[in-house]
Amino acid sequence: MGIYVGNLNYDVTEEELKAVLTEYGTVQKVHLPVDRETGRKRGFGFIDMANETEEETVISELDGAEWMGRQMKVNKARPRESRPNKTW
DNA sequence: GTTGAGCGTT
Repeated sequence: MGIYVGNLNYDVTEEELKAVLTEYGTVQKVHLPVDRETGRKRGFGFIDMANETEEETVISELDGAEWMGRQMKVNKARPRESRPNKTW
């Protein structure tokens, strides 16, 4: 299980996000997905910490916190299964 | 501006 971070500034990069997260634990992975069809930023990201305890620390410390002019939403990430349905 | 990919029949 990773962490979901929403309401990010669209200019934020993975490195900037990782730098902040590192202050609260060991960041293993940072992912800022872009729209698969348009290639544009989506304004949210996913993070993998070393363990669940660190994830909870990040959530409690950064959820609702203002960063880069935006109030981040930090939560446990959902399983990576659902996606916008396309009519194949 | 709020839940990642790719597969390409899952």
